[in-house]
Amino acid sequence: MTQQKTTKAKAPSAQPVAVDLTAVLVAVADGRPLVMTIEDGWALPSGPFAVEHRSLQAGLRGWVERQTGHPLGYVEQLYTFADSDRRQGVEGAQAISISYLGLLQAQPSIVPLTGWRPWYDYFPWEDHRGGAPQLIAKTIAPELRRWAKSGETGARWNRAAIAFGLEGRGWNEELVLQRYELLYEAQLIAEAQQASRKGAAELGRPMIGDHRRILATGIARVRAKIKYNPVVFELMAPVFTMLQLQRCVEAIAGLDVHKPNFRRLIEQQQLVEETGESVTDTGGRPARAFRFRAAVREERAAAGTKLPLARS
Amino acid sequence: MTQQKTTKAKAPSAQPVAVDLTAVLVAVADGRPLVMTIEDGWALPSGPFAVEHRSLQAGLRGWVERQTGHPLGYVEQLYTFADSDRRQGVEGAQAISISYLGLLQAQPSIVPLTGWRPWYDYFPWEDHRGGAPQLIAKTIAPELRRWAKSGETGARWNRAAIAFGLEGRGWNEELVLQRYELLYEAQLIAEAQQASRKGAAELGRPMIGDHRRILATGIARVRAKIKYNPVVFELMAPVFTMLQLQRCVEAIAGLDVHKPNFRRLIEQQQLVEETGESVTDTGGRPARAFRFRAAVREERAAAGTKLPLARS
DNA sequence: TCAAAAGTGTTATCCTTACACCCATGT
DNA sequence: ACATGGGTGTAAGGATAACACTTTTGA
Repeated sequence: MTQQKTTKAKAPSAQPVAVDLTAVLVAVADGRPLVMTIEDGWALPSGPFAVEHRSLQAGLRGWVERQTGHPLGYVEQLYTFADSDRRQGVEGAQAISISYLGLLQAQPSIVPLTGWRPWYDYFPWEDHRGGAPQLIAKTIAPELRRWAKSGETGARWNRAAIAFGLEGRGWNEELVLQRYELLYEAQLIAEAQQASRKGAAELGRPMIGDHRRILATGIARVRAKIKYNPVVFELMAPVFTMLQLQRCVEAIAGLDVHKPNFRRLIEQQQLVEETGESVTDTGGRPARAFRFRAAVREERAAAGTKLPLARS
Repeated sequence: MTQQKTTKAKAPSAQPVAVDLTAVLVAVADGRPLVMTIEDGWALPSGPFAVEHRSLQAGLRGWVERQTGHPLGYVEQLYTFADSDRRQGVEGAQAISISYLGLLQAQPSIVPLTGWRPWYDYFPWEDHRGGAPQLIAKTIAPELRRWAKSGETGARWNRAAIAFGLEGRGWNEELVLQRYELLYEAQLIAEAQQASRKGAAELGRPMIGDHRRILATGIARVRAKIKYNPVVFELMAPVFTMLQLQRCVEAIAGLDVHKPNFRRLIEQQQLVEETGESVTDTGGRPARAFRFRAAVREERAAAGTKLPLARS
């Protein structure tokens, strides 16, 4: 960067660089969060940023809808990674990658299609429904402890304990990226290992380049958003039961939710309205059907303040 | 974007594009939020993305510290704008701009220096300390009403009312970008007007290109962050009084805060500790001096869940 | 009849908000 | 004395979390 004080024209950008777009497309089918992949699960869909894209978002949206046949409900930019941020290729060529998060509504046809894969295949330690996975206590914690002992012990172990909720600290489902980074730093993850170093390859399915890191960023973002923003509904069919909604939230958060309180939370916020019908094939008592109250999408802007304001 | 199923090598990115970095640098000096500008206040500091930057963040950090002589406390990526997202130049050349937010500690030397300017010069409608600015009722609301009447009246007026807290809706200080976009869409802002169209140029100082839009993004981000993340401290001198801290938060949020409750909020969260000294030149009773509890920076990861979890 | 899921009620607890009030210093 | 800012107490209200319990279906 150079400071420019006298001329108003911008200094010309030095070397042109290669730019591509990478998408984290998420859908939930009967309680399983899925992510769209290509290359037989080895990569996220991506491609060069081309002139014909009138805007990044529009380009992505069109592309996804052509490829999958499903409407893309919600799109937001995730992050822009530069080569050395990505810790890979030092092959001289500059490259940056702009990543997007997209949410799709559940459709019966979505599952068998091309590349939809459960995201917990890539992050098995992230699914805490039914309790923390044994993987953490059996493999991750010991490996991280060993790594911590090999340098700056205190700081390293402290980070590990916070990220993975060790030593009685609670599990924080939003720290997806921090956990991945930590495992990467400790060389416990395939992507971090030169050629085929020893063990620990059981820590999730790897992806090419930094795609798993991008996926981690996406998961973290959805998990955060779902709590203060009614984005869940972008993942639901137009009509649903409370339990279906709950299962969807649980799938995303990787946590079990308390049923009675969940219902009240949703109803009290007036996020849904009854359709009047009921659904009988639930395995128990028939459930009332709900739909999302469209008005909410705008109103919700009026959300939380969290500061102790003066007067009124 | 093209789908690639058979080869594992990435398709080469088509046309290389020009990439540059733009920074929103923020500091607060005695109750005034400042932003670093160049070109006599017409632009945010920016420059080409160059090879020598080992990473985007590191590059930015080094550059800022050389230019300003102050340490850059906190850096985060804001957004990546593409040309047509930016609604400007259709001159054939692709260009994208990666923007960053940086927070600097208040220093006595910071104000007179090169390009620090009050950010409310650019967004006069955003400062609600001491009540909503008259500008909104006198100019903005009428103009927006006129604009709404010229097409899709209901939807337009609804958006306007939400964004600016009209018709008894509360003011939401986080909607900085939405408000700017709205004024832009309604052509009430200099940047949106071809050549010199008629009136309404009083709506804040303009900037070149989409820099004011980037600044709006930055302000929105700080305002959101300040409420669930102890970033305020990145803006404070190492030792401060409670009122100074409060004034800083008020400056950023553009809102008045309730003093007794603010103190309790801070203390109860154990964000600060007493230094033991007291400050006498406050104009009233001497105030106790505080410093930020460093440990918090890590612990804070343990933040909010907001979902009704099952068991424990 | 029992399992599975749908729902309702109620309480303890915590956090937020608002109001009222006293303390210490300089002019 | 009084203005200015520093600082404490407390009670009402709402949101959350935890527990116990009833209802309705299908196998």
